[in-house]
Amino acid sequence: MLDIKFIRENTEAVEKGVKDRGLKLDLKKLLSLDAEKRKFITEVEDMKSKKNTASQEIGKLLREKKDASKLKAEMKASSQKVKEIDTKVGDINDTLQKMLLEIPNIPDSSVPVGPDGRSNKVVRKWGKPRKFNFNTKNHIELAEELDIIDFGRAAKISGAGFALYKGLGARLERALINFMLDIHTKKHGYKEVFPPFLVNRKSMTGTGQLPKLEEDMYRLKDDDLFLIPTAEVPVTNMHRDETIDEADLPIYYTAYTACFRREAGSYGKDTRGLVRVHQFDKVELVKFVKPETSSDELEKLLKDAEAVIQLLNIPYRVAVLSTGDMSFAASKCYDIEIWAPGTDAWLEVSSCSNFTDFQARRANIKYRPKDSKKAAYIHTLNGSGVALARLVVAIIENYQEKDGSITIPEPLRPYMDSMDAIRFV
RNA sequence: GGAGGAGUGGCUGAGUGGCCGAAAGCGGCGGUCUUGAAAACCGUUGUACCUUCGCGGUACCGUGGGUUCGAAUCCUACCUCCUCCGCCA
Repeated sequence: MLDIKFIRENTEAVEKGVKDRGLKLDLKKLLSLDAEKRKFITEVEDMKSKKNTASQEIGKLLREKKDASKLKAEMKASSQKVKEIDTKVGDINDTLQKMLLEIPNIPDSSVPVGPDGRSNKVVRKWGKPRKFNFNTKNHIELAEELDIIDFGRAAKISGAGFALYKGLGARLERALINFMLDIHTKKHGYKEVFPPFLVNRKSMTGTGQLPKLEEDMYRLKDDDLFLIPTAEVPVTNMHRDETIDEADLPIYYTAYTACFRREAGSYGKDTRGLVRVHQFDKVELVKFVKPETSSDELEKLLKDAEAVIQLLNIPYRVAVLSTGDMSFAASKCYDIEIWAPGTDAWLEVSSCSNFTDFQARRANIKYRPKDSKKAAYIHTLNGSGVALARLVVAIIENYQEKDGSITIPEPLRPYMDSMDAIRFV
């Protein structure tokens, strides 16, 4: 959410930001509603002030056993009028609030301007794709042959777009989760948390998934709860409606959670295999930082995510997303894409974003700067470190051998009883 | 799921219709004293909004609605927490 005051004073900058994202928005209506609201507030507060004085007067008269019925009658009428205007202000405010929740964050000036993903800019590449001296298979063939992922039974249990990991497949999943959490907690200084996977509407609104993306969420209607699409939601909302001590900043959290996405509207795309599934595991990184440090913190966050893939020795590239491709709440975002030779594609395994004060304002997360009396909004950031399903695709496909076995990357072996490969049994 | 109790400022906690944005204590900040610190003493200390920006005004005592000239205080619905019983991984 943007500050209404900021919009009032920087209307052009906001309009440009919205336009660069390829969206249309009528700020005129917003601003005229805002002006109208303030006019009514001024009016009604003046009436309230008079009312308060009169009420005290009535109290005084009654204590002196004098007649107050005339004043009472006047105040009754005034009270009615106040209620009417208050209702009007409330209605305007609701509309205003709804409009504000639909305005995206303003892109950082370093973000390339463009309508969609084609304007994204690759900022670096790491690793060299392996040269195979045999015909590579994709992860679906490999995993099914080794019987470590069972897509057929997953479909029977749940439907299309789910995976059932079995044996060393399940073990690999668990190993990766532990491996990544260990790196982030022991080497990068993140605190591990394990949050609820179901969250309420307020949390979903706080991080910006609602109100715009309700269609993309799994929702429990009876309880108005949502299955989390990412750990970003519960973890960022940990500090909703809180003022954090400046001395405690920055705060780094890492969390493993399952993630649930309906992927509505993407039917027909990547329908087979692990590339696009309704449920996947992810280790997430979330930061709460002072505003002046957030752009450096984004670079560090990105490096922390990259470290995981480097240790696993899988080629990847990093792209800075263009204005049109960035998510609603982000001011700047990097994607990490890993190379999957069997699928013959670069797969997005991490989005690292700086949300500046956009989420903090929605979720009301503040800190008190030392030299200022007023509390200020903190900046939030997050990124995957990294998403499992696609990482598993990349591991299976990059580490496949001619005989159909899969070599286990060196750093994962301590988590897998020192096994060096997944072979046929 | 059943029965009872409770939600007040950073914390503890008083307040059952006007004199309450709210006692008192603790904590924080500033000062006196001191070589320095502690103790003691004095002062100060919530947030947001409106504003003709005036040390003016409004709102906020879990949340929403209601009663009243007037609500932290009464009524009502909901949320959360605690205790006991039941059920349960």
